[in-house]
Amino acid sequence: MRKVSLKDIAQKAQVSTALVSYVLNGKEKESRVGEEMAAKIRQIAQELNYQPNYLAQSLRSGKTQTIGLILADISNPFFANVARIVEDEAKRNGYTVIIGSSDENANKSKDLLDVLIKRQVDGFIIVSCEDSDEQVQELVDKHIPFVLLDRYFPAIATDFISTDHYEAAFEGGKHLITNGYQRIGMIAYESGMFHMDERIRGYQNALNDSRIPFREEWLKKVRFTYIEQEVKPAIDELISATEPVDALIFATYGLAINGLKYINELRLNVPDDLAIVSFGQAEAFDLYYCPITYLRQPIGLLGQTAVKLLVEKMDSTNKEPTQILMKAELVARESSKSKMSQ
Amino acid sequence: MRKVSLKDIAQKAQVSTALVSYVLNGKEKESRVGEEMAAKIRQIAQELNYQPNYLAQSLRSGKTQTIGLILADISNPFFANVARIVEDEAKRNGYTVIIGSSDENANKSKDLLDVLIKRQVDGFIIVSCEDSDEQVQELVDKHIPFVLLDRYFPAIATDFISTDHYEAAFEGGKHLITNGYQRIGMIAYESGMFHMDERIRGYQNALNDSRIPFREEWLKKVRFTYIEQEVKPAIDELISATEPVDALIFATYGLAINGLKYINELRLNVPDDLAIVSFGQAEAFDLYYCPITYLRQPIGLLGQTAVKLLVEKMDSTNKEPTQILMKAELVARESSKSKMSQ
DNA sequence: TAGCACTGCTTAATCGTTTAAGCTTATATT
DNA sequence: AATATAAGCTTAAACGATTAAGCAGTGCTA
Repeated sequence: MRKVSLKDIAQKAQVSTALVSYVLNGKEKESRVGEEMAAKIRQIAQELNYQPNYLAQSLRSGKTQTIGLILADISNPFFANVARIVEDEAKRNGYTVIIGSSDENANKSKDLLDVLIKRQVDGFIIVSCEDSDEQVQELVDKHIPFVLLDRYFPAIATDFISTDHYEAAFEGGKHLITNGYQRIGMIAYESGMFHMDERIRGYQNALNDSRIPFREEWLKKVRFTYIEQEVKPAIDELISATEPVDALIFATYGLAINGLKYINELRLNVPDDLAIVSFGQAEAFDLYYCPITYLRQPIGLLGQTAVKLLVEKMDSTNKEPTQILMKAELVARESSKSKMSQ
Repeated sequence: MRKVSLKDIAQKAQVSTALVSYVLNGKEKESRVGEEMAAKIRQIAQELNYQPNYLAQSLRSGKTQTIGLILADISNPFFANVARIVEDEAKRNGYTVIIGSSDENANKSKDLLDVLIKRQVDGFIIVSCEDSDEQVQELVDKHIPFVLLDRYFPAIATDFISTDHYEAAFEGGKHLITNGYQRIGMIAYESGMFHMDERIRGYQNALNDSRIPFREEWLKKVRFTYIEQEVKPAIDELISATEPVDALIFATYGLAINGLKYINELRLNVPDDLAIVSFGQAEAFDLYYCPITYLRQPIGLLGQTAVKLLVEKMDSTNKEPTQILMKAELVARESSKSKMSQ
């Protein structure tokens, strides 16, 4: 019960495998295959339920019709959803996706890249993590097609499609100010990643823009690896500062989850004691007793465009890198409602 | 700048590719390769940074060292975590994982299977969905190795590793009864899936076991596709019945998320107005104003064992199917706290 | 009546690895 | 001295598909 190969069809039709290949690839015209014979071959192929062998095709063509998707953290629902969208869109373009999660760890990310390069994926979509600049540069040097998603390195000229993190944070800050909050803090990751800096810069500029002097003690940075330990003291300090904050922006979903848990423990009331705006999006935000205002990144568009860009890149030996920034949408809910109306 | 192949090494060493292959596969002894030559070949391979071509190897061996993981719904955090665990464990065994989500749709599941079979994955780990019995039977018939995860078909003799859903639901029910609740409802999926029936049976038997007569109107079934529309009336009916429920078991995570949102809208107080126990696990449960009691399935063990089972199955032409049931752990929290202490 | 174009097919190389079988030499055995 | 054994290689086929090049045969033109 071996699988059916071109050879089997060829034998049954009493012709060479070449002819069969021409017919089944629709090259009968260019290759001057007789009509009758073409029909016969197609018939037999159908009867035997022939399925071409991907491996053989790939070996010959050098293309695997596979793309590698490297996520920073698959347990983050934002990325999980990116994965599903990329998968669907890739399928629509005839590609299969192999997903890997770096868990924000550059070594793991490097391993994943290596494994997938060995597996000869045709290209990558990457949500890069801290300290992965070199890996990305290596891809550029090796001329491996890839697109960065949601995070990019301004110092490296690559294709990317990202949310405008600065703009989003700015909008988040402005929103709080508009709603009457004055002492606004932010909890962000301690990270050399550009997108994180942008979020911080956006937040600071929102204050600036409204002539609220930014105070260093309003900005707390915690490490991804020690998030549970470090978020708590960060919040403690924010609410017990000389100028305690009355609103807080979480720079990521993970920070929000941890922070909100602790805020619950402290029996702080959102938004009366503390208003909240967060990046990321998830069911957890809806379920909170006071639904959380968040910055909705255009997941669908991000994912689809990433695939589109990558496919183009893989098809044509490319020109200039395409770089796209997309706007996040602020979804205003109770956690940041106007102080006036309280 | 083509990739380095065996041939390149062979040329540089002035030998045949066969010899190179023997050496690099550690078969120098059996194949009587001279020590010097072996050293020379290894040396050159290193210099050229030789990486074997997976495609060629796979084509020859018929093995791709790839496994397909088909999930029922990747946006469910339970499955997302399963994915990550399976991926890690597979890697440890030298396998790469291709993930697909069927979104609880048998057609999509069938498509995924077909695509991955064409891609010649060596085996599958499957969280099957409704009406996918035939697909599973087909795998059996085609002698494609696979392991069912978390859900199985009692009518088909397959390997599987699953939570004991009956037992878990029974425990959930008993827990509520122990804590003083008497009128316990359940919201489940309308589904022909065995695991769902088991959860329902467990719930009913918990009542029975405590001599609480089960009432049909306490059990509501909604359709996965129309979850948002159907959960609300289900809850409405449960709380306005002649014997309105004072506790509610959600049979899945998705049901809980939707249900709790609505319960919030209704301004019902958990657990005073309504106690809650749910299947599934997620950050959302921690974040709820009143942390949700849930049945923790042993994700890590489930995933690891599934991979282990599959690897064994793929290595040896197997014997009897291995079938494993694992216990879920009830994590008791505020949403089901004892009525007495309230 | 050679020359040409066209039709319909086959041959054989190629992608990169693996591996059974075979071919030289050199060494050991009787 | 004749033969067997072993050591150290090479050859070549195979996995399955693709495709450039080539070979007959037919019909047409000049």
